[in-house]
Amino acid sequence: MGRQPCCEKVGLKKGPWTAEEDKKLINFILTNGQCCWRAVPKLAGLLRCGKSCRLRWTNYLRPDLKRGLLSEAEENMVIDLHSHLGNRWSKIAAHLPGRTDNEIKNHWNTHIKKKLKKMGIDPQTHKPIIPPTHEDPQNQLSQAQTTEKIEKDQKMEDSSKETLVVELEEELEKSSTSVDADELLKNSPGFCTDEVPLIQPHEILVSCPSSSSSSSSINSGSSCTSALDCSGGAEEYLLPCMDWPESMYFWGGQDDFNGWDLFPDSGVGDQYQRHISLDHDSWKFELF
DNA sequence: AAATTGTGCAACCGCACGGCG
DNA sequence: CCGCCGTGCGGTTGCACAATT
Repeated sequence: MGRQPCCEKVGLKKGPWTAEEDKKLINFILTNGQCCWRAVPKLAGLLRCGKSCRLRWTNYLRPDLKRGLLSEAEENMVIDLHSHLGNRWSKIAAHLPGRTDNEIKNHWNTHIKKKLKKMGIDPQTHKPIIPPTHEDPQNQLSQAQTTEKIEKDQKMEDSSKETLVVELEEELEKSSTSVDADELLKNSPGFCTDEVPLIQPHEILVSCPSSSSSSSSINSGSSCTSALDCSGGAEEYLLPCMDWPESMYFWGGQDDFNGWDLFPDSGVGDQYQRHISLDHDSWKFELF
């Protein structure tokens, strides 16, 4: 029998979205809200599958999105959350307002992974990487034993970690605001932080070459040698002073998107039109 | 200047899950 | 209980651009 495809693939457009398509999608969602995604392309006049529309909206067009590189504080938070939650990007993203799971996943794979490896930390296990030695056969044996022990330990940890993850998720669901992962850990019975060495921000020493072009404008100007010099402290995950695109301002609070009414009746539409036409290079169109 | 290699990110794909009849 | 349907999630791919040779 098999599962039905999410959409009729024949004649559907794939690949990068054009400004015109973006316009149609935004216009439709502003008018109708986020409804049945399967129907969206048809109703919006798009030759895309509903899935593609949803992805485009959540990862790129959603107005509460932050753009640009993750700040050091956000990065530290991602690392910390990843050590508890693993590759559950959507869960991690839920604690970083304005960031998408896709964005975090990409950032992890392209930046954080390398950073951790450089520091001698396994990005998957968050444990120090033991450098392999090939000179002494005895050493090789002990190395194998060590690996075996690590795997054994890992299995034991996995079960306790699973319990923790469930507890964490329950805690997180209860809380409507971002939760300090450290605080959660403190309150999580039955979990010993010694078992899973967490990377404390003070352990992260990343030189920030002043000439680095990739470092975002967020920290520009501060010639720091430590991640924390930039982020301001280990105990609290203070989101930095972001360079918010003006197009974000009309949504009210920068992080508060929950109460936003998608319907143009709310008066938001007028502001939307104004900002969109002003701020987004590819959004040179009039919505209404 | 051209070719090659590396990097980052948007988008796609397929599976899993939950709701509903 | 079962199957269908819509949606969400995580892994992977492909492309554009940058860096290097």
